[in-house]
Amino acid sequence: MVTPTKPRKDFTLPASARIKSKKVMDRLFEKGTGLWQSPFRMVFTTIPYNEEQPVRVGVSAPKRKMKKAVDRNRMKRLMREAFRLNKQPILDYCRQHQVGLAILFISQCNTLVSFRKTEDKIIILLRRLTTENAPTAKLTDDRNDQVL
RNA sequence: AAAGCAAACCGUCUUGUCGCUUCGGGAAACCGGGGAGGAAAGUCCGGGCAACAUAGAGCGCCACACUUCUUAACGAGAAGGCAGCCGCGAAGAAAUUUUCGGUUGACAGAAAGUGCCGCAGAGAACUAUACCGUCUCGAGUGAAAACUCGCGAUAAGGGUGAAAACGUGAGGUAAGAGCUCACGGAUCUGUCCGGUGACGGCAGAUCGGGUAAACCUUGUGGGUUGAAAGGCCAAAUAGGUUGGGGAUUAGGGCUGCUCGUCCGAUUUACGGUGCUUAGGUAUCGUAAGGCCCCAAUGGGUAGGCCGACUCAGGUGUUACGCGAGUAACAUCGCAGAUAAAUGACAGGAGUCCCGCUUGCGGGAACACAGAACCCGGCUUAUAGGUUUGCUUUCUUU
RNA sequence: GUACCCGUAGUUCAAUUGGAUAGAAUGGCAGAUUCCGGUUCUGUUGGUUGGGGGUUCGAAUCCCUUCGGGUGCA
Repeated sequence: MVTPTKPRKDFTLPASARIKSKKVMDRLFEKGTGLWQSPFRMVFTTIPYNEEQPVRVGVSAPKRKMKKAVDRNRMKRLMREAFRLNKQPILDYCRQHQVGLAILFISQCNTLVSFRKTEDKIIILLRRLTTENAPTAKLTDDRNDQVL
């Protein structure tokens, strides 16, 4: 009875699951770890664990690369949509390891990318996040540092 | 019917699944309604709104500049005037003027003053240093025509230039010249006429090149800063203030901590006493300060709320006005985000392109472009389509 | 959001406040020198003064508009 409701719920992406705080944003740019996959860059860092929303996400499209505001808006929407549909593995991982994560996707392309390509790249990035850079070990140290 | 020009408008639609944001309902799960543009853009102007400033006047700076009107306001708009250009004509000997249509105009003042006008040219500016010429007079040569020289007159002609001192014609003259006359142009003036007015007509006087997107003059307007303005609530930590309590050799360094060790060792006011002529100094007491703990409180950071979406609002009808627009009535509620929503996928329809079996198949595309406090304009970008008006061509009646 | 600045040969800069053909260095090309290359010398090439419009007799310069790039404040 619990399992059918849970995946349905997890396709949502409310405002509480997005990065809203300036402090988290500064921490991302100062201490965050970066991953590069063709036209996209992913930056992530650890944050205190929250049972409701373990993962917070943000998207960005720099004005230097894309001139038109229409294209920038569309690129951000595509990235957000791709994360929304494929965020289940990363959520499970965080709940399993009691980790909080803040992830920022940055588009580095200067022309529009189709949704299929965007989705593929984002999936690859999330898989690499959980396999290559397991953030569990780092997490505890960082948290202790922050507390102290 | 086609093409061109101008103006106005539209500027993909629809179904399902999964999402975002906001409003309403609900205890919750969830349900229902709304959700980018004509330019949201550029930020070129003008306002609303807010904070601060502000006796009055002048100078300076910036902006604007035919008239009247519209408007909350404008550098915007409407109507008109005048001027330039283009086209078809008309009048006249010519200069020039003019009907109609289209189009453009940053369109106050150069007759207040200053500056500038390269090269060329004799000369580039209140009164012109006369280059080639033209002409009178004088002298010389010569039979004469004419030529040479000299003193003068002359802006008609040539030449230079973007521009040469009103234009054309006639008279006049030694030759000329607004010197005079006719027509025309421009500027100024007017107890004149028409018009709200710009201006037009008429009469008189005058004839003074251009440049104010050179300085300037005149008139009008402008306080400054912009929603990241401004206002409200306010966690944790540190420090401020107030009150209470405690300690009074405080406090600090070395060390991960204790022990230990080292540095350092009493500020101010009042009162008593001792010393001192006095200033002062020593000591005691009281109070304040300094140290620790607790409580309260103001400012204020992160963060949140208001500002901020019902207003110079849209649509329709009627009335007024040539028009921009105004008024009355009816009706509608039509984005409100803030690391920033308005999306993704799948199917169908429409448009365009290609192929041929002429109604099928295939492929690609569907413009310009994304609100950020809100309005009124301007400018720029824009595939395709619709409507209206005008012009030209063809066909039919 | 707001206030402002700058666009000139391929490149780096000039152009006496409006005056005639927009100039210099470097670069490119050709020639000379050299066995060859470099250096040097000579000649030559190269401009929509970011685009469009206006004022003026005349615009790189003045004015309007537009495009691109950059800076300050917060």
